[in-house]
Amino acid sequence: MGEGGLRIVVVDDHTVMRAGVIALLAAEDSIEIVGEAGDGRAALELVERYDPDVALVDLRMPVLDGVATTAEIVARYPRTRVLILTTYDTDTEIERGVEAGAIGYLLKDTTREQLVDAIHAAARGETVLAPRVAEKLVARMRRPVQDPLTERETDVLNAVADGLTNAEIGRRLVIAEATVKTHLLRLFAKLDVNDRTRAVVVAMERGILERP
Amino acid sequence: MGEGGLRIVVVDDHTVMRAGVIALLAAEDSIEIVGEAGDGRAALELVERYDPDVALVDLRMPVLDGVATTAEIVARYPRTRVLILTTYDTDTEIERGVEAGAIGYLLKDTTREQLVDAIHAAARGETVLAPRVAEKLVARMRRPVQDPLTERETDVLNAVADGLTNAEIGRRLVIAEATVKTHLLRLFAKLDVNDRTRAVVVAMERGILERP
DNA sequence: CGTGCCGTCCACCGATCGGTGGACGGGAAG
DNA sequence: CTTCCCGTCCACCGATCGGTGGACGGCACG
Repeated sequence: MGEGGLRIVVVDDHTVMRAGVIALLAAEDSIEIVGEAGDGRAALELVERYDPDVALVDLRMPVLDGVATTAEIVARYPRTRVLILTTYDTDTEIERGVEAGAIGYLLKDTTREQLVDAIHAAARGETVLAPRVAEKLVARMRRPVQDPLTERETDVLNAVADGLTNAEIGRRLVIAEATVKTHLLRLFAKLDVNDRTRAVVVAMERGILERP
Repeated sequence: MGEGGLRIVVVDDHTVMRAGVIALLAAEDSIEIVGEAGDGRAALELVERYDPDVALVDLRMPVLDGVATTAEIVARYPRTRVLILTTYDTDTEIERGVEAGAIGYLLKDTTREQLVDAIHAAARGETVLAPRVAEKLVARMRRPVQDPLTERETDVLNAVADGLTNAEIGRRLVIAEATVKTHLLRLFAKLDVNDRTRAVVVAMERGILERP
């Protein structure tokens, strides 16, 4: 196996998706699929066993999600390049994937040719981004840096999203109501809003809070 | 073509997904794929031309989304059964799909066997739901009926999500602040919450407000 | 060893919100 | 035609929130 061809593994929890990738790459002599997995843990075993050139991984997966899987692969098997292939093109997903160390980020509407090219580029160590993804990344760079919330501010914000009053939040976090208000005012400033409701909405848009 | 076998069309905007479905069904003699489309409009033309037994359609698509496409097919080509095959399993998506007249709702982690069985069942006119989907539908039925918000209440709620104060909402909708409060109190009751922030979060969960 | 940031706390005030109770016209449904 | 619901409006009150200004210990980084 592997005389000249690229060796890759496919990681996606959707049966149909894995079949799709495999079908698209079947005709491609230069690429050999050496394994497939339906979750992150299984993916790590595959990478351990086969030492592939490229791992194609989805973001949303059970057991171990794509971001964690990517981080693990990058840390433990640096020879294997991780190429994310997913449906999600929100700022947060992209940011997390790239931060975790993926060398590329593709969307599932990629054509066969683009997919093949991307895998080759990734194997050579080149960064490959879907146009829509590149656009978002640039837009994000251009925006003034948004300073992240502290852990405590996030706690307070979560409680706010649960509909608690400041006094109730104080009881939940075992701090004084005055402290709750301090955290709130600081996170309002960071999110550039001036009331709790907008804060929750903006935080969801930015992926700071779980999106319902 | 079509001597005994089921004739189906595949509608999905993701190249990889279409390839996956086709690959999974290729080995199946009883099913013949007579066409594929990447958006709703193209799908309608396919159905018009080939009069398939089953249309496998994704929900999120450009040009004409899955719900609209489903509704069109059901209304104009009642012989063709629509089977939704998608990644999304939120209450709202499911509800919309089923309301639009789909005979089944599958998730993309379906195995080959399940997919084949579902297509046959759909062609016979039987309803087929992925277990996770069925579960959600039942849970929804069991829940006390959630009475829908009136148009005005939705307007107010949208403004609240934008972070406006009651007075500002009044100006935007050209009504008195007192009226705004009336609408708010009524929608609080409907959503079973007691503050504006929670109302926004719950409304997003239920798909009443756009999810960020 | 200071400087800065984080998390904590406090007091105080005006603005806003949640909640009650009532009222009225209009349209749809019975 | 009457009843119900929607949308509109009003007054009033206590609770909550937004906002200011300050304070202090702890820890990290230079």
